[in-house]
Amino acid sequence: MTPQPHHSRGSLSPSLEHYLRAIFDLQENKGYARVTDIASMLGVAKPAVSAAVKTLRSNGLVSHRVYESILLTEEGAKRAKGVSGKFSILMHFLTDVLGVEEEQAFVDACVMEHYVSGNSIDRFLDLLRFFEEPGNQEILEKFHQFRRSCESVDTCPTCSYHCDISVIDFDDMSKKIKQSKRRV
Amino acid sequence: MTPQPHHSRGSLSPSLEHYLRAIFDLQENKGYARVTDIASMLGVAKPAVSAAVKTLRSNGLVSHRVYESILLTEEGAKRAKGVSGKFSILMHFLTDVLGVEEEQAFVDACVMEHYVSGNSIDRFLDLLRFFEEPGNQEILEKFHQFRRSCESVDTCPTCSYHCDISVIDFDDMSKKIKQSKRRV
DNA sequence: TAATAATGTTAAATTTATTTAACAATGTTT
DNA sequence: AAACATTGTTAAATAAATTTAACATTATTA
Repeated sequence: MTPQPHHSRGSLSPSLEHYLRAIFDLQENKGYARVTDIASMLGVAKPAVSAAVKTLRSNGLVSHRVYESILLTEEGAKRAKGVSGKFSILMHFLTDVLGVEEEQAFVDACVMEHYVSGNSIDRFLDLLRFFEEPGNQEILEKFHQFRRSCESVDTCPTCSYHCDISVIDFDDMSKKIKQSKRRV
Repeated sequence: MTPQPHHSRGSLSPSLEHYLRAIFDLQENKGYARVTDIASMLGVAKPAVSAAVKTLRSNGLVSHRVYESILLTEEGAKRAKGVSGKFSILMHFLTDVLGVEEEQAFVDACVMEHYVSGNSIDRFLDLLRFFEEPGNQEILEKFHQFRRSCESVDTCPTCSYHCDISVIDFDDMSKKIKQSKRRV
């Protein structure tokens, strides 16, 4: 009889976070989330959902009696809302600001929402808002014109970014980070 | 005697891609990459490196005789350069444009480089260049002022983005994507 | 050159996330 | 209510990426 954590303040894996948000969105849009809905939404098999829900349940983020639909707890809803908000910010940024195709933006936002820090998301939001400021829309329009003009030039289908951007030294950076951790 | 693929055009896992780039950076900066260097750079145990190198080798991306240092093949170097370029673009974007702290930017760029599509990276690069255009630096400066003014307002340490950004419907989007796949 | 230190590998175990196959529970239809 | 369809679970297997412990190889040094 090992005591189980009934709610966790710890961080979720990207995968579990994604399940959590799917449940949130289904709950918002149809009022409830069933295993099959989640499975089809995320493109995974049902047992994967069962397993994920079990873990979320043991973390106190959903309540779920077997064979019934899944409900977010207060804590679960709070977290899901956070992820959902990140997604929206990223999606708007990618499509409205950068001009990324909607489908591509969706795929990218769906992974970034789990991997990009809250700090950076805040900055993305700042930039999004900056372009919404009165008078700044024309700057965005100017960028879109610029973008269309260089698009054909620098797009590398092989993802080989041999561009003129100054290279940042990964090795150096990782050392720097380590040192700063040591200081703490 | 199953025939092994001596080089693959397929895609690498984020983890393997990260090893590949670490090897590239070490090779660039010290001329060679040893297991211990890679392990300490990435903060993993040595057997993890051995295993990763073995896989990279079977994919024809590195050449490595046991107990000797690891060399990228031509194909390996090409791929590593691509990842490294993505990293630099992201790093510049996060620090120079968004104004994210260097350490945070490093962490974020290190995951984004593997997860964000080439399409979106191209758009990040466009925006980076837009701000470098003569006359546009002052726009960036204007943004930085704007950013500093709203920073304290919208930063949510709990990552709860209950902001005024219009919510994008994940459920709808995922259906749309599925339909478009069906069309193909 | 023998002992020691550093470096690298193998083996075994663990964790997470997934799949398929089989089964159980629930809902619907005739 | 019985048959069938849908939905959900459990069990077993797999794959990727990791760890620790033990061992092998190579390099250094006393």
